[in-house]
Amino acid sequence: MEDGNIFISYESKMKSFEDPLQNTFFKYHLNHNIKSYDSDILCNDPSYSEILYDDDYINYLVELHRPIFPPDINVEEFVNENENNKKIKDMSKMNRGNSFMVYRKYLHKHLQISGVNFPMKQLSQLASALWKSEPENVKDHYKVLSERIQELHYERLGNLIINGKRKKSPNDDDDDNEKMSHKKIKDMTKKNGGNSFIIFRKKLNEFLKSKGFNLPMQKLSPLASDLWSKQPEYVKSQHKELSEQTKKLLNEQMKNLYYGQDDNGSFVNNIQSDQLMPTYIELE
DNA sequence: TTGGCAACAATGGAACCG
DNA sequence: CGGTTCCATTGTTGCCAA
Repeated sequence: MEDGNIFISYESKMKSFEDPLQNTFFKYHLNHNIKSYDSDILCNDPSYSEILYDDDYINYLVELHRPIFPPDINVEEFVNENENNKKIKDMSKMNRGNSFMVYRKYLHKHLQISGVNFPMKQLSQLASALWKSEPENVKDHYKVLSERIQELHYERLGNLIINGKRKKSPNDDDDDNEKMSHKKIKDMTKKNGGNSFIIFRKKLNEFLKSKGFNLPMQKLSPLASDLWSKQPEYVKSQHKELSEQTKKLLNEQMKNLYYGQDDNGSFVNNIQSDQLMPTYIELE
């Protein structure tokens, strides 16, 4: 138990025990589940102990911990818990764990309740072993759960973005803001000021405007594209950094909203990156 | 358009680093 | 000693190249 993986195969694990009975888990298993075994052969004939180990013991260890189905998972609680998680990196990616993640989390709780506390590494391995042997309908169940979790999160995020911290008024049936979930939210959170090229194009547009040129998008985009492709690497990387920075800032703001902090909500959009502008801009 | 690959979601202890 | 990165896991996603 001391080292690493208790769910590992006979080959790599049992070799560290010259006497199989030194493995206390294994010994317990033999005494309680197998009952009749020949300890002499066990210690002297590896093939005998291997059979007992691989065919029964691992199975026993795993089955011992299989969570009951269906799980009593409250989607709302689940989302709340994740929201209270202190180390959130990206609000738009929160609550996007997959079915397996939900499964593992439930397993974790399930085990804690029964007083078992595996280190995370081992828990992941156990979860994997269990997951692999779960029937399709169980996996589907968890998939649906993970999707509903995601949905609820997006719904909250959507309300947040639309309404700020105000709770939505009951009869504010502003057309389709109910169905704004997934795609729009994803777009909004993903947009986050745009990627490096979009920022570049925006700056270019401002620059041109200051010079008295007012290009329509259809002209601006190809021009920006052309110029962008000619930009030296450092300009591109600077813009990339800018976009990441902006994204981070917006994420912070959203977090503040989420946790009901004060929103000194001036949008941080004033990018003073004029010096990033290329020195050469040829206008045709 | 598609297929492959890397990042990423959660998690808490281990390992690592200055 | 404190803060950061790594680990173990699966399924989904987004991006890049052909």
